[in-house]
Amino acid sequence: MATRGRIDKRQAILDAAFTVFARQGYAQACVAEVAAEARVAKPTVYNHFSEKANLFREAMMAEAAKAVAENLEAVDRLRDAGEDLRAALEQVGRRLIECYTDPRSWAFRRLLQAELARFPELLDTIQTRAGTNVVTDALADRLARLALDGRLKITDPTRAAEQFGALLTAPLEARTRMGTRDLPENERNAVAAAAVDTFLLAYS
Amino acid sequence: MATRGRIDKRQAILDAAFTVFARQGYAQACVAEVAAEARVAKPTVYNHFSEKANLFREAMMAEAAKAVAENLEAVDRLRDAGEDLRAALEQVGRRLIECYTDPRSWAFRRLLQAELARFPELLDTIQTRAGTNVVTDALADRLARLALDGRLKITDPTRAAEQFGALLTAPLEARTRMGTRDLPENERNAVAAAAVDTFLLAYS
Amino acid sequence: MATRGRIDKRQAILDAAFTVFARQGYAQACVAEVAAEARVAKPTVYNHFSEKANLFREAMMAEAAKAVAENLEAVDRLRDAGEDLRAALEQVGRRLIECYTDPRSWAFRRLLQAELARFPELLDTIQTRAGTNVVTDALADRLARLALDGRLKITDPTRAAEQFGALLTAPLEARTRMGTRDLPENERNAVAAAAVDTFLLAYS
Amino acid sequence: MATRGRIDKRQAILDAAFTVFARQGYAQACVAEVAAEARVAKPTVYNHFSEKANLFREAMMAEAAKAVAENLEAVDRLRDAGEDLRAALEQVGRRLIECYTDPRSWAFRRLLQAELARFPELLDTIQTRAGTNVVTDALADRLARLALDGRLKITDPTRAAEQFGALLTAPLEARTRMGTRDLPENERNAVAAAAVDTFLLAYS
DNA sequence: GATGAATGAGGGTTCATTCAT
DNA sequence: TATGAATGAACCCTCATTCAT
Repeated sequence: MATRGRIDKRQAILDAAFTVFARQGYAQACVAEVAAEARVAKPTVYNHFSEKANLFREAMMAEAAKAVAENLEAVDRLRDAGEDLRAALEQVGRRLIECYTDPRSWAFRRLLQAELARFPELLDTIQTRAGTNVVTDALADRLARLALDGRLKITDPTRAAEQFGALLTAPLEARTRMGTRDLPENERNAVAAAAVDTFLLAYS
Repeated sequence: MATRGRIDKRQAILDAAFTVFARQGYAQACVAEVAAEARVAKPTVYNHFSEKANLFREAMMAEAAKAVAENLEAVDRLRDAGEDLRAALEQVGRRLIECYTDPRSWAFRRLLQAELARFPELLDTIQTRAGTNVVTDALADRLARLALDGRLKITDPTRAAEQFGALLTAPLEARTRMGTRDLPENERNAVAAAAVDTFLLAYS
Repeated sequence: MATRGRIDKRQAILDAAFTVFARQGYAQACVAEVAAEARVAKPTVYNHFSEKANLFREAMMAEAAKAVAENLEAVDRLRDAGEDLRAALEQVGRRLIECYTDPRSWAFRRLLQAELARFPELLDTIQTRAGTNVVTDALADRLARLALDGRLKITDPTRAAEQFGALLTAPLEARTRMGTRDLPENERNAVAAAAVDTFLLAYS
Repeated sequence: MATRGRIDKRQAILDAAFTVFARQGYAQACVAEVAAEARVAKPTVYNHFSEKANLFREAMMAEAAKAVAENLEAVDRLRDAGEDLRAALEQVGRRLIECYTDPRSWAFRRLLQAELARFPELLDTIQTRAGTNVVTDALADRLARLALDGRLKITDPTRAAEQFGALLTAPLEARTRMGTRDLPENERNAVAAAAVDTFLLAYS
């Protein structure tokens, strides 16, 4: 149908844009390259997004939406943690690490960090107005339920979630050389296990 | 003396360079602006650093050296932890947080992350060949001594150091809106206290 | 009926075109803006006029036709000049000045002058093949009749017409700041009176 | 000397700019062509004039200064009109026509008219704050002196000057096809003679 | 016939870098 | 060594024009 081509093209441009921005950075990326990657003429990019900054914004927002959804889905698995709490936490940890170490995810955070001054709105894609991360927030909810059920000794769920996230992700920075190299699965699992270990020592 | 002026100029350019790169990012920063900030003519910048990439490298390395030194000095305070281990850890934690939340420090990490693909050498400024952070390494050393002294129950000092660092710094990301706003001292102290709390629950 | 809509649309485009060209100049005007002004899609403009240059030509020619007709009508009033020749000349003068100072008239002359090199044909809209202005020509005819009737002492009617026109219009250039501001009626009348004065001193 | 090259280049750019603008019009002219005409790289143009609009302004102002100076010099010849007033007026008329019909002069007026809306300041180059032409003003001064000396019957010198100018220049519009073709000397002289003729009939 | 979408070509402007002094 | 001036290479964006429906 008529509009289908347009929608496809818009999506193709967004995808291409994120790819190129991820590869080159915002300033170094040139719209021509995005257009080429999307198999589209340069003005078509402008017809859809009117300027480079906008293209960046929208590409970043789309990526953020995808990433956040994946993260939330992972966290949601804590909802029906079975008998084995450690196993459940480890599973969530592994999944979160998987999300976090995805190359697109590194790229997203890198770009966000790099261009935050120029695009402050982008922060809203991952951070609530209250100043906490949306994923951490969801995690805090789940941890609170587990505390209510007497399975964890937590008084400040937000803080616990914050720290769980910290233990999971912060060690990845150095181990992946800031996202520039992949981590073998066993090492990823080790990080998850270590995080859960320490978390449970402190909170159970 | 004449040489002194030269050295001063070189230093002025390096300082200006970091300032400008921090403000604009590598690609968006232009050499003319660095020169202006350093009160120097553009070719003078080239006389000293031959090209923009070099200028960036050297400015980043100088900044990294300063930052790492400060961090190491903070960690070193654990060397003669007195009776009160919690207090000592908290003091180190606070100092590390202070270093970490310094605007120049955020800027450094932002630039490093953003330009890592183009300047992989820069990673060596903060990371050992073994793939661990130099500060984490030093911290691991200190924690190992405390374990040897029976004051902490640590089997893997590197992992413990990694996690101590994680608990200290990761929560700052959200709270400072990725470094875009300052944290009041009491909140910084709360983060340090929470980190030490959890750390001691797990490791003592 | 269907055809009528088409004609109306064509006319709407022509009007819009002149308006936009007058406002922006030929090169700075963009077809999209003309289409917008005419409440029509861009390709519709091309369906009717095939290219920008054509659109300009036709818009200018339509405008010229209107303007010349008005001017000729003004001149024609000399046909039955009553007793008072001065009054008749002044009336014609005032009317010609009115035509001349109409904003669309200024715009037309401005565009014509500006784009003459690119559209030399346009000159034919106001100038005879002999190289004289069509309005001047008509005026010369009328002056010749008056001379024949012994009411004016004219040997070269073309020259007289040329000078009458000159005395009427040239002073308007400075007074209207080249057409960028309106002239109050009394000042317009003063110019007409002065022109007729001098004309009659010389030619009667 | 050092600055000489710079000055020469600036001048070369200004000259080239006027040439190109005159040939193409403001919008159609491209900076690259100006640069080429001036045998200079494009950025050099920007180093000197920072943007196209500025380049235009300065080129126009330089041209206006030259043109006005020439015109004033012509008018000044009336200062010591000898016995033969008609001859003196004709000489001035011829010289003014020469200035007026210079191709650069046509181009200047064409550009001024075309871009007046975008560059209103340019009007000040030829028009006084009082709204009269600077050349007409100077001419009015000279005519006033001749009137004082009893050689002309003028009550309003400004009006007389305006009309003298009108009689001289307005007929040239049609005769040169709006400046698109040269006028042979005898025809130019005929216009001057006709203007002076009529002027003297009216004012002496 | 009218339109939404797409494109090729081109122009203004910036910037890293190099001369020449 | 330090600098004023100059430049080649890009890049963002616009626009006349054409498809496809």
